[in-house]
Amino acid sequence: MTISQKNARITIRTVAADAGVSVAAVSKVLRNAYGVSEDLRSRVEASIARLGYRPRAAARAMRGQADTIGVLLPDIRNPFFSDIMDGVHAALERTRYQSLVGISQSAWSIELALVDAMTDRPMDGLILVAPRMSAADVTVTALRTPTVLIGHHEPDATLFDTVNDDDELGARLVVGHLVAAGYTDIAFLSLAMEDPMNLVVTSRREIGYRAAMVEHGLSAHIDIVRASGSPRASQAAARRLLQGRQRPQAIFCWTDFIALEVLSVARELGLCVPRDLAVVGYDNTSYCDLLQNDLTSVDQSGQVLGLQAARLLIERIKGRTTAEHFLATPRLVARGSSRPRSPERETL
Amino acid sequence: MTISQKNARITIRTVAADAGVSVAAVSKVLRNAYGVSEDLRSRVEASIARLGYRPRAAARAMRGQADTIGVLLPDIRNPFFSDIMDGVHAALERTRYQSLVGISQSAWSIELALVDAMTDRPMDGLILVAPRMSAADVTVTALRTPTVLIGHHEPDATLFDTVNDDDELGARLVVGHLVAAGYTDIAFLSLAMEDPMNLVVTSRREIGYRAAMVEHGLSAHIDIVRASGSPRASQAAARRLLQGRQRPQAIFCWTDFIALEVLSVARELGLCVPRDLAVVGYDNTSYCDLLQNDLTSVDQSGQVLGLQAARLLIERIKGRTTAEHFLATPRLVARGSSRPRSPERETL
DNA sequence: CTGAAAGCGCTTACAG
DNA sequence: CTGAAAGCGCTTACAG
Repeated sequence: MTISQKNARITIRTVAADAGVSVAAVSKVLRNAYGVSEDLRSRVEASIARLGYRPRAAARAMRGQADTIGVLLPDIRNPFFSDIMDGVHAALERTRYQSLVGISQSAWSIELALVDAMTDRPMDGLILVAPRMSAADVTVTALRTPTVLIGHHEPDATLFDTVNDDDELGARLVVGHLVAAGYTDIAFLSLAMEDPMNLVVTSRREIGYRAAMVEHGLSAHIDIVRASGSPRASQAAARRLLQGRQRPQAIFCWTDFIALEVLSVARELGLCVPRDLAVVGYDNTSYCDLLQNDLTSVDQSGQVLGLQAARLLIERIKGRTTAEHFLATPRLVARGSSRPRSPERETL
Repeated sequence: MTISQKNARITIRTVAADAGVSVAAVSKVLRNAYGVSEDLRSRVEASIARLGYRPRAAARAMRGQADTIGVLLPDIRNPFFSDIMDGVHAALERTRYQSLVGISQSAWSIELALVDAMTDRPMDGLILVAPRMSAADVTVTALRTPTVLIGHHEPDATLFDTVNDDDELGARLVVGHLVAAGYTDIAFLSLAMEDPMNLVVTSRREIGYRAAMVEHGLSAHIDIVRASGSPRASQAAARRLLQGRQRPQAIFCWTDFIALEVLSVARELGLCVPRDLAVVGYDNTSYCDLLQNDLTSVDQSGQVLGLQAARLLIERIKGRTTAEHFLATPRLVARGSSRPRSPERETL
């Protein structure tokens, strides 16, 4: 950060005058364009340093380059999105791009307004994380600005890239793990989406859950409950599940964030985890490691997703027009919340 | 969101031609400036709607109005910052301003780069949350752009506004609460800051803690440990405290985020909370309510802080030049992690 | 290698 | 009430 006076705004003109060259020359030095002599370059660089000149992104944006990529996050309460941002930051570190984040608070209307606002800023490209908007709106956005979606399965999309975890496999891993640990009555606390499009999107995990249950001969135990993902809704759904006549032995939760609420409700009801109830989350966020949670989860490496998304986006900005669809392989991380059942002890 | 073709960019010119008026007229309608007839206005509005025209913020920014305020967040892992953003969003809801967030990941160098980048975008104003940068850098920033700081005590500042919680009082509340509950040996797990300036800033809570301990005749028990706030550092500090020869009865933690790590370490060491160790956090984030944490905390209402900051910033953008310094009153929220000691039971 | 000039999409005095 | 023109701070062909 360098000092500049408030009154006399320092522009490319000031620098040009100071260095005794043309405005165009300064611009070239700024952009490392060729066709500048060493002498001119060093003079200009000296002036820039002396004056503390900084190019205005807005003016550049008018000529096509905003040097900014926008990231749309549904909320920042869920720490999984921090992991994604870590990946984005890592990918952008040595580039000219800055990332600016818009937070939609999981509200469909805010999301639309935010995407429009970002498009209008403008941004060179957009990373939309788990968007709620319709396929049509995504299309409109992608037509205007290079776009990469995270957490939106649409492998046939041609207008934008997608970066996903193999959610079907993730759900299968969970069921397989729980079955191996001796649990058979496994419920799935899934996410209720506002938008019809996303029903298709999000059901990947439900598909995996169903398929795995069937394959393990547990189709009679299939039980999918959907809630909005807010703490209140998650708690209510957990209570319904746990106070019902047929309390499940295990609950597979849409996210860690929801699983933490389930753990809380279990404790409230006097249930001991995992003896009375096994709980599994999704995302393997840092909260899983805390021993008061000790939560088994599926690692879908938000960092890798964020990193890939940013890389793909830069490629798109640089001109790639064919779509890329990246699919990461999830990994189950077993912890105390799903320890194997010991039938002998159970009768004590 | 409205549809627009990729090829033919729709600008204010397109609209003017379509409506059969001048570019200036369209601009006036856009900005609700006076001096436009009803007839002209409705014609222009019809064209805007028909064409799906959206003004470019970058072009506007070049004339002074970016309609954007930047929020600098140190990290998004700590849910307290979500609360702040909720407040900012609430304040901005009915205004023309959009908020765009930069995440510094608590790194001093990233923070500087980000603030510069935001200033260059440019933004109409900046909200800096718990900045790590030096006083000099804050000054430079505030000279360039209207600025409000959250979590930076500097009541004499004239160039920018500040919004704070009364941190000294907050710490006093904690000590008072713990003493009333029967705890006397109370350690403070505080934050180690990189920058010398912030030592002054952050020590408010340490001042409050010290003063309250002295007032309660507990000066012999004063014990301040500082760690960087990362999960790893917090855990290490907690281990040192809890495995030392003189294990404290209670630990007051800089944030909930850190307190959660302390709870985890306590469990790892086989300590029962609050019987063997009381824990108190700060921020009263949503995690406190989870029964596996059941964490007593100080509510400094991030929402209120965010709301105030955004309001003050808008006033500044509109021309206020005198500084305002807002101080919120914290509130202690008692939960299970600091339940009163029962001396009789202790001997069992 | 270097620079004058046009233009990106708006807003803002200023005439009419 | 309405519009022509200058200008915000850059970049980009295009001459020289």
